[in-house]
Amino acid sequence: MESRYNPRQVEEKWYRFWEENEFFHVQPDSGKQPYCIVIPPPNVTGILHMGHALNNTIQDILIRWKRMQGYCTLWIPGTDHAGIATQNVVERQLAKEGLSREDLGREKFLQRVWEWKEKYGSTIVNQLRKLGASCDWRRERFTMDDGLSEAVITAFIQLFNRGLIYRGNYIINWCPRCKTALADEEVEYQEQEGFLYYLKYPVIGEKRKFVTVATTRPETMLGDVAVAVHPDDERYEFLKDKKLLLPLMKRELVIVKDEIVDPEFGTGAVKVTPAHDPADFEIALRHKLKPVIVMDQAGKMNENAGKYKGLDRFEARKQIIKDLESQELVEKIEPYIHSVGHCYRCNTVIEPYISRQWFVKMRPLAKPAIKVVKDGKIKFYPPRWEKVYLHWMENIKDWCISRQIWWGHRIPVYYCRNCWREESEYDFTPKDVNSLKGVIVSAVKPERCPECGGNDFIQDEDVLDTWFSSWLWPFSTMGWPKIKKRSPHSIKEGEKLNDLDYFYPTSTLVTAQEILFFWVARMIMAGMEFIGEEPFRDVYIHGTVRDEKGRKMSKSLGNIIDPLEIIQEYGADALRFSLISITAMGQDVYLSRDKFISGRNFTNKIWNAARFLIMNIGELKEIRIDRVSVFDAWILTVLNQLITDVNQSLSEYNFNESASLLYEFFWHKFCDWYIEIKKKDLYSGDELKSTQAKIILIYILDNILRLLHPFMPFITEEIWQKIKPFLPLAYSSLGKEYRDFPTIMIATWPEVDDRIHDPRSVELMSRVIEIIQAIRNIRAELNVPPAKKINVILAGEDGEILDLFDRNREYIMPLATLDDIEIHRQDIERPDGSAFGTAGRVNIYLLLQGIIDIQKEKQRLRDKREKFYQDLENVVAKLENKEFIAKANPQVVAKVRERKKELEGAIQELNSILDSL
RNA sequence: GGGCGGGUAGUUCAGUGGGAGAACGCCUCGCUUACAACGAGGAGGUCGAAGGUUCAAUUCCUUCCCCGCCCACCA
Repeated sequence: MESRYNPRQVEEKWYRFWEENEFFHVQPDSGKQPYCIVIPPPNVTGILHMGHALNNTIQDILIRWKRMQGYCTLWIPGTDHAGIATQNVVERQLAKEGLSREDLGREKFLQRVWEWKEKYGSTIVNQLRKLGASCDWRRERFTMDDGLSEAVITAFIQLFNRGLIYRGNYIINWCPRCKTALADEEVEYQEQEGFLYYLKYPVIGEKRKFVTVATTRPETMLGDVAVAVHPDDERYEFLKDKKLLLPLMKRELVIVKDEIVDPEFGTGAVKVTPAHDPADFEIALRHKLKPVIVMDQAGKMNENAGKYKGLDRFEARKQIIKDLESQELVEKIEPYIHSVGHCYRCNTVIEPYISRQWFVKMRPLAKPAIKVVKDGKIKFYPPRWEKVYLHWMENIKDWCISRQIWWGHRIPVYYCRNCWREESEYDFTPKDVNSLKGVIVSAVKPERCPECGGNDFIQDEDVLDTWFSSWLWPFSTMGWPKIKKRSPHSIKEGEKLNDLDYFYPTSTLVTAQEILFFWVARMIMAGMEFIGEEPFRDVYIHGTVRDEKGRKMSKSLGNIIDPLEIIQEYGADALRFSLISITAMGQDVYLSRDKFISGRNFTNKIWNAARFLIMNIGELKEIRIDRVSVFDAWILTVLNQLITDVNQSLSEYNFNESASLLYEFFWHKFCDWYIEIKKKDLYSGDELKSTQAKIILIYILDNILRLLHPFMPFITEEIWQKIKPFLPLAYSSLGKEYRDFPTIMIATWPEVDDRIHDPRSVELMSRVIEIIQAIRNIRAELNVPPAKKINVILAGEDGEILDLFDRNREYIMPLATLDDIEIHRQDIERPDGSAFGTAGRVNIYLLLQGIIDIQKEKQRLRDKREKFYQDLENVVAKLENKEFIAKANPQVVAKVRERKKELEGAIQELNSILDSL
């Protein structure tokens, strides 16, 4: 074995071994308890970033832990077709060839997207393999697979039949670049510096009278149809029966009174642009105003914009202000910070826009989804997310599900060419599609129109929002709708369970806070609606991975730390362990490259400890171990405690705590103390002693490897396979049953052994450690060469610990580089030439006569102290100098004060060392 | 405007009604046959500020100040 762990050599090997032997694959097993996680499907366009790495490490830890505990454990992987994102990627590719999707046409374009998917779509799942994710790849799904597409269509039709789907002209969020509608959640608001423009609208029939309105988007004035004021606003009483003139367009505007207007804001008068502002749209509905659409789908001004037709919206803004200024109709322009909506896929400024879209009525779906959380059937970790969830659910708005793109599930609605008439674009009443003539909702193209008997149909051009397939993920991946979940009592004894019967509801959902509304909330609604049961029991929401400055990692900021690079450099185990160590429940993770060093160092430590044991193990003979030393009892008891604590923290999703427990035990108990103590036996030449030592060392190593395996799957497997041949013998020597497994990943999870439970040994050992550390401390402070063996006298009333030292002197002496220990069961007078220290109720005398020159050492320390005194005097003088205090930079003064404290501390310390000599 | 999270060592962060911790960095000593990616020792913090509850507060309560996030019809 090499002295350094080399992850590259082992990771690929073991992953292939696991996957080829199908250790990840399971079928429902009624003899076991199920444990199931569905992966938050990454976008097919995705490449593994730290957020994925964290998310999937957490899932893999849970899965591997439960699998070893004996659950029938299933982790379903897959990818999301990510409608807009994927379409954008392929469109960019086409653009390089000078083509647009329109050039290709719908069919050819979709073919191109599928080709892209076949070629690049498995990038991210292969990267998950590198991370060590133990997904059941035989069940890998894609949201546009046949089965999942069927689920989407079925869900749409079911909602339609329940009257929960409607079509309507409504104001929605429009991305002028993607040329599609977006759901409210798909808009990202960013604070931006802009201007608030105060525009003067002349009052008709009055000379030199104006109403001033404020707006951040002057170009929308072209679509103004009214000005609204608060009903109680007396300032505008004079406008009764008056109208305003819309400048530039010479259109008459009515005055409407509406409660929504805040008299405090701006001038208290609001221009009303129903076609381009959601609030104005609502006002228009209330007052029966007809909207004027002044932009096209690309965000350019249209024919309703008069002479501004063809201008981009931002160009138009400049031009309009210029024109208004020349007519002296701009009262003022103030700098203004406001939040502007951006497309979450391409970051273009969103335009509120009236268009015909499909919607889902959400209130009826939200109701059971609220109840199931309130009833405690779904628990959030950390719990604060429950409030966030409920607040959103209780104020839920209808979901715009249609998208004007091509890549996705096409809406299963057909229009009869013969009898269907498109409703007016100014008809704003939501349409129950059943009431529309010639509109047919159907999974397949209908044969005949039920209205007129026609047989010529066109399908709706739109596709469904990506999340309309994602929200079905927990059960569509299990075969719904072909497979149905049956109620437990309808299943006959011995009858085969299907995946839904067995694995649904899944156990834990592990996800990021960003998609709580997008995905988590909607999955709960879908689960209740389509299966009648919650989709998961626990929701663990981890934090966002950010850079060291707290910014999100993004390509444009160039602050990405690539997990694959970290894997290449330090190994997947180091990446996983480091990530998990710094992830406190639900807290954001601030990451920098050096965070991974501690994980890498830990893998190396594990490697070398194992290397040491394997090198020393030689041949092992079976013996009967029925008596163990206090040290053995200590490590076995601490191991018991570790098992309990790791189970506890994992079941509470305190992953960082589990990680630090394991780290602490392995490094600072097992390596620092237990192995060091056992070296005596290993090197003793006494076969019984060395065999017993080997057996317990191997046994502990086996246990810790199993406990570490969920966190660090690769290195634990590599080492475990090397020690595996010795395990049957080690187990039987300890009187334990050993079960053989081909891989550690399905080996049994360690259990607490009640036969070995000796809290007394733990108490004693902590005092032993304390005394040894005190000895080392004195040695270091007095400059005793680390390799120089010395004698120590321990004296005092603590008979118990003194006995322990007495009996185990040969184990303890190497730990402190001692030549001999002399024990006195009562205190003694301090011998000449000794240094003094205490630990608990034990006095420690280090016999340094002849080792160091005590007088000389004393003199050295006194000299040192003298120097400090002089420095201190100078510092104090400086601080008492009023001129200095008055003139000097406060930072300098603070530094001098700090130095004073430092010196005082150092002097005090030297005094205490001198006292002990 | 409403809500949430955070402010603890030089840095990044755990944690707790009674003893202040880890990693990385720093200082001293040591390449002692598992590991220098190591070992031994050490320095370093009025736990954001002010009040209150308590025998006891970094921890619980109130107010305030900074940082971050989410939600909202910020015209």
